[in-house]
Amino acid sequence: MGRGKVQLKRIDDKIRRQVTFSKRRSGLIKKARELSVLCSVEVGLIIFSAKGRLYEFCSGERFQLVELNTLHKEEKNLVLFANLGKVLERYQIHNDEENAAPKSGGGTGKNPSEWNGLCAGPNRSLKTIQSELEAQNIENLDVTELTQLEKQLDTLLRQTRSRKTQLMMDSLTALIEKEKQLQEEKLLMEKEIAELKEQKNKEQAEEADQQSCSANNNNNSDDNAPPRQTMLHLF
Amino acid sequence: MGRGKVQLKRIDDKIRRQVTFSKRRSGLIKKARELSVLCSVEVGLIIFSAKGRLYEFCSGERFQLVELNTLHKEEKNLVLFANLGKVLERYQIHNDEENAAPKSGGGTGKNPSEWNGLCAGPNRSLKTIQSELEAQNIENLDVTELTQLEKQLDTLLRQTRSRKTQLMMDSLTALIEKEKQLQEEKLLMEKEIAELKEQKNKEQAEEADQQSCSANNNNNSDDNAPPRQTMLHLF
DNA sequence: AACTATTTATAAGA
DNA sequence: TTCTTATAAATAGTT
Repeated sequence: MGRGKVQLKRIDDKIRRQVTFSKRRSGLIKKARELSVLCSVEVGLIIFSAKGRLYEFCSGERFQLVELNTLHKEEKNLVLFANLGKVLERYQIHNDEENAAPKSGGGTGKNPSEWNGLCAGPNRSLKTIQSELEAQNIENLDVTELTQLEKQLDTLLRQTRSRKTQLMMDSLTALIEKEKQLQEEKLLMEKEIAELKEQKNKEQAEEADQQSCSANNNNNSDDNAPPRQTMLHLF
Repeated sequence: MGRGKVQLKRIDDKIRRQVTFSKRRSGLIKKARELSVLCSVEVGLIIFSAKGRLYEFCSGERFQLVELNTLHKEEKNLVLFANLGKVLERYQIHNDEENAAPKSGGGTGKNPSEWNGLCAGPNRSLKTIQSELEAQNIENLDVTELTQLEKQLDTLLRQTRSRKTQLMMDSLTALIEKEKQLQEEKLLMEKEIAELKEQKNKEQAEEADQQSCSANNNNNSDDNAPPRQTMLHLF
């Protein structure tokens, strides 16, 4: 859209590239906003310029920028994350649906009832409330109905939060487990290395013995991997 | 760009909204790709449809979707990361620059007092609310006061949640970093072991050569550490 | 899923 | 950078 047709390859001229970046960046952000507003969907857009400058658009609260105080350092890290809590939630839902209805009704029928059983709680509330919100405008509800809705929303909110915490805890647990495992593997490998080196030294010594009694100041044990201790104490 | 002008508000008609979503979504992704290619910049775009379906575009490797297999459970958690490690890096740079050249001399300086001021917020609200709750029974408040209290409580609740999420994210981030590091160390060690074994084999071969031509069926290469593959693909 | 009439985005030029 | 303008692209409404 411009005087000339566009080639889908890196613009070589630095100036032109810079200008195009500036224009298209704002265009992209504008379109992201439009999409999120027009269609009521969540959109997160992150752009890093060549020089590391950040540009972003985040609809709603599902994405956000936060400042993280790392536990093990004094400095603050500015960190971008797609509001992991919320994304986790959403992904969980996404995942459930994926699992429940695999690839265009492929299953010979793992009872949908099972699935319903598992997901009935949160899922139904979600749908109930969604349809409720879509169907009747809140404006049209009387106090009784509103009270009921409020209660439902409160319940759902609790469930959501609990689920979010659970998922994050899951991830943490998994990572901690994995770390332990890696640590163990590392230890084994260190032992193995030590053994190999010892063997090697011994053999060399024998060799030297056999051939002659020449001096053998072969100190290659200095690069023995010192079991590096990581600095994090998270828990 | 179409028959009619577009209003920047949610499209009410469900069908129209759906269609528009479909069209604009692909348009947005296309433009994201173009921007990243034409200008050689990193772009990450995430879209959740109303039904929780995910659409994304990620340039290069700075953003990605990863699957977390939790160790202690069978279920998978799909987790979205804006490739946290890399983003962290990048943000660190961003942050450094920010710190190096702070908002055109905005503050009076590094006064800790400013920082204190920032942190006073949560703390003070907490105390205010606590004393408020202790001193006067809720029963004795009128609607105006209750409204105020409600607002305060709401604020505090938000802060609390945000802080909680932040801390959990902190831990996750740190663990992910650490895991990466361990993984790297492991790789190095594997390489080292491989080298040592090779050396050893070579020497033994030479030795055998020198000593005689007797058969040497010394197959001790069966315990060649098979680079144990961990079952998690976190990255 | 295609088709167009329009609107919108933007490449090049100033 | 910003504005202007000719033109390419995207897309709203329609079929």
